[in-house]
Amino acid sequence: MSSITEVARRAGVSIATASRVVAEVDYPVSPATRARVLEAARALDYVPNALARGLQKSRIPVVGVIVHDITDPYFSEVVRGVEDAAAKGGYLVITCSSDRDPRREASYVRLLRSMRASAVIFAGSGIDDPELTEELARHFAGLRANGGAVVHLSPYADGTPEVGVQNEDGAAAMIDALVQMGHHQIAYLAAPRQLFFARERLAGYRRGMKAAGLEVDERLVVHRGLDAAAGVKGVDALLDGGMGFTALFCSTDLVALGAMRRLRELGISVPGQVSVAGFDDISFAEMTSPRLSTVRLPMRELGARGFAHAVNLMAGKTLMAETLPHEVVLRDSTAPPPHTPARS
Amino acid sequence: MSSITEVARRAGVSIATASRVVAEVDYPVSPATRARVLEAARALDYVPNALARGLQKSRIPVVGVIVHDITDPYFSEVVRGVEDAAAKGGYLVITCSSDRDPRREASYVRLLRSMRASAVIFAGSGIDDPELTEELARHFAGLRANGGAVVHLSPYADGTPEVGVQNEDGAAAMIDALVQMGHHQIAYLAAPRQLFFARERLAGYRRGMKAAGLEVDERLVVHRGLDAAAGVKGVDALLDGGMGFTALFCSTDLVALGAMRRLRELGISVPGQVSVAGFDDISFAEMTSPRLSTVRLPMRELGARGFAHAVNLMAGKTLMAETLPHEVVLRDSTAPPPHTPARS
DNA sequence: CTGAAAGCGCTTACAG
DNA sequence: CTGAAAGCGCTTACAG
Repeated sequence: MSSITEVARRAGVSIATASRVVAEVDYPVSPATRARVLEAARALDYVPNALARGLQKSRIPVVGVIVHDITDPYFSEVVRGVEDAAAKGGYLVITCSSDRDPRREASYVRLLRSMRASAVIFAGSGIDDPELTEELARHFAGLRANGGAVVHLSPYADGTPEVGVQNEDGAAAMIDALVQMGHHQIAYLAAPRQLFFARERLAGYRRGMKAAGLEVDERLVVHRGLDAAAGVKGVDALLDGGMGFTALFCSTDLVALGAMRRLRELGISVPGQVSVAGFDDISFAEMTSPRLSTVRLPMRELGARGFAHAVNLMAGKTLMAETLPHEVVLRDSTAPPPHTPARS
Repeated sequence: MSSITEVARRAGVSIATASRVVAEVDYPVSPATRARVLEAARALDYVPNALARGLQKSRIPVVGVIVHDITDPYFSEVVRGVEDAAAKGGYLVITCSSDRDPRREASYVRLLRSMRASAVIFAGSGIDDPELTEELARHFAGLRANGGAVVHLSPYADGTPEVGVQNEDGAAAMIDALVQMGHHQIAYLAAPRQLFFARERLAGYRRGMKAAGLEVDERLVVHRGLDAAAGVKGVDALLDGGMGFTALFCSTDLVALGAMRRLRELGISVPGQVSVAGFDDISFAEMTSPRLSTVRLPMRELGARGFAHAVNLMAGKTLMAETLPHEVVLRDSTAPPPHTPARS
């Protein structure tokens, strides 16, 4: 692999001059010299060494994205948003699936720091873990010391995200939509309490119920995980509880898919007996039968805005936090309640 | 951000010695010295500069994965497989969604080369594009010149994948399963011909039909894209064609989901009137209603094996190509055919 | 417009 | 076991 030294030699110029043309810096070089350098670079199949360049700049055009799991559609959409925005600026993106494990997360961020990544974007929700929070704070300081940026797309231990979504408002809005349809007994499949975004969505559920003058029956709020399996377990727990409910609002679409599947297995019709709603609007939400009603979040845009925010931060700008809008999407999994509520 | 120079000074040793302990190289350092260096590193929150290290080694512990689209479950699963295997070795993974655009793909590979990535893994199928093939060949040479590895997980222009899956056998096996159920009129929703893996799956369909003594009616083979929308369009095309068919085999699960959705819209029952089968076994295949029958591919393992292969290649080993097995998974979307075939 | 040279932060023969 | 020094491939004041 040829270096700039060889390009310079072949073009008959100094490496300083060669560097100035191949690096496309804004520095005067005569057209003839430029052409000679370009020709030499082409002939030698010269590809600049980004490590050497990064060593100089103490930063490499790479951004890391910390996600829960890249196979979760919410995160793959966000990553795609980051990727497309990043590609336009010549940045590459590193995906880190932490499985919400504090140790994995810390280890990834450390690796990203060692690579002198330009930015690290936290796509997933923060975890309420003091030790992790403290270690991350150190890494953030280090990253920033090199001119790097740190951006959160979800609430976290130390504060509000730089670019966020309307978790609470979205949840409240869906409850409102359900109430408008005539539902009063609305169960909620909540996510683990340690996750900050889960707290917001739960708060939205409560706020929506309160706004409708409805009392929250705590037995109708069950906390489980965030995947389809959690939806299955959640439905079972709710049914075991023996409480009647005509609608089931789930923390995420994935949970809702699991819940729908379980209800179907049990012979409970959706939305005939129970309406089901999700959150996120992943692409599969409209491929199910019935198609899932949900709260749409602009996931791709979230990623793109997150990257843009990071770039602005690196440029030294002071920025306000921004929040992207939600949209309640009513499809076929929700309908007015039947006369007799579902029972176990 | 402190460098090894500061660590060395604080520990009262040379940078050579400091380097030897923090880099964990196999080189004798007295226990006392080692402890002093480690303590200094800790106190200074020292994080080694991977760029400087990579500049020396002409390679950085990062592997790039070229995918069609990270939001496609097939690819996110493969990437996750790579990620987990890579994390164990201290490697980071860069995701590149090329949308199967030769220009994007070439541009990503060039960036990866400029970063001196240790390996690039092509998760998606090769594209039959001579210009791209030629440019890639140059990049591969460059990558290898630095001791890097190139691994394909799908057939490509220049040959068979280093780690592959049974596209043809899997397709033939599903046809066999369908034939066993009693189907004779089996339509195939094929993928674009430029994609090498698509050719293999189509060949499997033909081989399966032939093995069953069935003639392939070319009007029952329609070529469309690879997403859910292609499934919708494919069903319409087949129905417009007016040919009867009792089973519909699709190039991928995503296509099958779209096809099932369209059939449902048209009031055609699955599997009552038409059986539908997919390929891949993405996690959503069992969340649909009816649950999708499909040919399971070990996607995560494919990613993991791909990474392992790359590591072995970097270690200078000569390796044989390996093929991972498929498994026909029969769920609820397939059943014996009705007496009257579906008609438009 | 062009170039010589220092320096980014490491690793690794080489000498002791 | 320890260290001085060269070198990886660039960028960028600085001088001309």
